[in-house]
Parts: sequence; structure tokens; C-alpha cells
Amino acid sequence: MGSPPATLGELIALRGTKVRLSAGEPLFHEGDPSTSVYACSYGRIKVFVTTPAARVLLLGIKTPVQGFGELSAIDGRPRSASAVATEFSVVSQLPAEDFMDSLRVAPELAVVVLRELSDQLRRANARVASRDAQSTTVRAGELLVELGSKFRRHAPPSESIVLPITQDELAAWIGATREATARSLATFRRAGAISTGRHRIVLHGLDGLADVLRTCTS
Amino acid sequence: MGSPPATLGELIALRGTKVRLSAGEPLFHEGDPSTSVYACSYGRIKVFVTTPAARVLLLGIKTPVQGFGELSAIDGRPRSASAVATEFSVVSQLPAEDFMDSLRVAPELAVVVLRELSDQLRRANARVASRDAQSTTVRAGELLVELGSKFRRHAPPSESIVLPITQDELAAWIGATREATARSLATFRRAGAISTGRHRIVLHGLDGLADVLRTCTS
DNA sequence: GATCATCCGTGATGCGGATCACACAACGGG
DNA sequence: CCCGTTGTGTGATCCGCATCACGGATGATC
Repeated sequence: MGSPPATLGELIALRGTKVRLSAGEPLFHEGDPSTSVYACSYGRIKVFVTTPAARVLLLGIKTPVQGFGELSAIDGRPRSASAVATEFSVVSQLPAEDFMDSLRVAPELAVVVLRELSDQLRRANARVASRDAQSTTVRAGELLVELGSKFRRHAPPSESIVLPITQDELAAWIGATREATARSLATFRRAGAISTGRHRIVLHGLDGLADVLRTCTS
Repeated sequence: MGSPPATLGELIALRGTKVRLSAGEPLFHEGDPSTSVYACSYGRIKVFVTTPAARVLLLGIKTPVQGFGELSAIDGRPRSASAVATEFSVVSQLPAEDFMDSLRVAPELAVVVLRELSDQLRRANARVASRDAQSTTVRAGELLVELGSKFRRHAPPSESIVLPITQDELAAWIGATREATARSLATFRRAGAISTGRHRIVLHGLDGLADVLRTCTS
């Protein structure tokens, strides 16, 4: 046997059953009763909430091998968000009871999940803070930097990084309109820090973008 | 022996040592290394972050017997927020290692903490969502309703509820300026749903306020 | 019980971003 | 291959809220 799972996603991928999703196929909806936890094994799963004003707010995009849907399993309450596959994807599915049993039996797994939730909570709080302390341009830039450092696995330091994301998604992520986001990107583009195209944003090195950001903040 | 602790706060209050804090005394600061988890045993502890623009954002006000400071204990990272006593308070303090040992030994305690974090995460996400979907007036009203239902322990249904909170705190909580908050409260007051005074907001029944809110939303 | 810090209420002004409204480019399917 | 769909870029307008700027009320302190 290999080493024990070190993340929520690995645990679920290890014990769950695979499910295939075609592009655009929903996995669950906000308000649904909970039955399972999931992990993204292949593809991209969008997790989002829909606000009363019919706007969409991205909470995250799950890529291999991230777990999700654990909140409902833990507290038994309905789904707090919806999940759909943005492209052909494979997810591992594990019944909520099996998941919780695993945690009860193996406290070190519970600690793994605790750590994961802590991280999410920190991010969520940071997001609330940035939401009303920064302009949309700064928020957009910060998200790009964050995504950028996540996407270049071990690539060279200041190489170009291609983010496969639409401006709509970016806007939903930072909580702004598509138009405002496009204008923010325009300023980065004019500064030479990025280039933009259909379904993609190319970062010309993380440092350059970070520099432009500093000029906005100060 | 009584029943086992059912909340994070009870666990900490049970095993921790008491510390007395005078009004305004800080417990820890954002960025500090972590050493302990806490529970409020008496009084009120403000938990907040300070944004780059020197604004304060309330994450919560801890009252007996709520636990806090668990994030740093779990993941070992620095404090993500600051905590100060708003009035004379008593907190229980438990070393982080003792806390984590308790969780490892007793999985059902770990589940309790998991549930607590889940709840916080749901709230945080809901907060992000409401942040850019609602006007400040609606956000203020929603917070008042939430606080109201928490404060009336088992009191009559539509009795007046006194919230011991300043408008500055309310503003910091909903992420708005003091002035904007005061204006929002003014509309509620004109509608007869609340009255305001120094250090206190009186809700004239939760239902009345909820009604006014509905007229704003629609 | 006069003083002072804190907290509350409200007007005037300006700016960021939401909203509305198009033009154009890229891609996919019949 | 053409046409519909989806995504991008930008201008014009408007509104909510931050900012600035007061005056007044309310409790604490000596």
C-alpha cells in the first residue's frame, strides 16, 4: 500500500467511485439535500452560488485532485453552492456516511480535513476583506497572480502562463461585472503585463503583473 | 462527570485556564504566531481584521460560550485576525498542542470542530455573496435580524430586543461606513421597525423588521 | 455638575462601477 | 462555408456609497 491520503481529494479519489460528466453537466444544485462528497479526478468543476439578483458568484474551480462538497456531509445541511462541469470531467463520488465514518475511525484524516477547512476559511475571510478594501482592478490582478502561481506547476520563474478562463468567470470570481473586469484587464494589457484572447488570459510573468499591481495600490 | 462537550467553546472552557481582560485589552493580533485557542467565558470579544486602507472589518463578536482562535491551532499558520475585549471579559485559554491532542484522541470532538468550521465557512460564503448582491441597507437589516434571533434566548416571539452594539461596529461588520449605516438605520427607524440610542439598537420585533426588508429587496 | 471623549444624525460633493448599448472577433455546427 | 452563438472591447449614463464636514446628544470622569 502507498502512503495514507494527505488531502481531502486523495481520500475521496481513493475510496470513491468514478463518475463521468460531459461539458456543462451539473453535479448538484444549491439547496439540494446532501448525499455524497466528491473529488475532481479529471477536468474542471465550477463551484458557485446564485445571488438573489440572478448574478453568479464563483467560489472556486476544482481541478485534479481537489475535493469538494464536504460541508453538507459534515453538518448534514443542504448544499450551500452548486457544482457543474465546465468541460468533460471525471469525479470520484463517496457517500457522505462512508466519508464521515472514515473520519471517525482515523483521527489523522479528520485533522487533514480540518486543515483544509481552515485554509478555505482563511481564504473566504481574506476575500471578504479584499472585497471592500480594493478596487476591482486590484482584485482582478490579485486573482490573476494567485491563479498564475497555481497553474505553473514547476515552470520557469518568469515564463508566460496561460490561464484557460473566460472574462465572465473572472468577473464572477471577483464579484464584478464582465465590463468592469474587461476594463481592468485593458489597463494590465496596456501596461504590457498580460495579453488576452478568447477563453484565455496570458500572464507575461508573475513579477511584471505584481509590479503593475503595486502602482495601483500605492 | 457531565456530558461530553458539544461545542468548541465548551471543550476549551472545560480544560483551559481562565484569563481576565479589561475593556479594550487585546488578546492577540493579526500576524502573531499561534500558541493557544480561546473561549469567551464572560463578556464580549471582538474579532476583526484591518484592511490595507486602515479600515476595520468585524468578523464576529464572541460571547459566552463561543470558542475562537482555532484556525491557527489547526494549521499552525499565523493569526488571520485580531481579538480584543470590548468590555471586561474572562476567556479560557488552552495551549494549541493540548487542543490538537484532544482532537486526535477523541474523534467525536474532531467532528464537533468540523461542524463548527463548516458553519463558519457557510456564513463566510454567504457574506461574500451578500456583499455584492445587496445594498448596504439590506445587509444591515439582515445582520440585525440575525443578531436579534441570536440575542433573544427564548424570549417571546415579537417582543422588543435590545442589541448592545454601536453603529461603528455594525458598519465594520457589514463592510460599510458609519455614515451609510446610520442612514440605513434611519430608514428602518422611520418605518417604525427599530429605535436607536447610544450603544444600542432596539428591534421592535423581528417580524416587523423582516417586513421592511422585504420591501427593500423587492 | 462642568468637561470631555465618544457616539449619533445628516447635508454636500465626487467617484467607482453597474447598467445599457453596440461593434467586432473567434469558433462550431448544419 | 455561412451563420448563429459565444466571448471580447469600449463608449455613455446614472446611482449608491465613500468622503468630508459639521452640530448635537449622551455618558463617563474628576
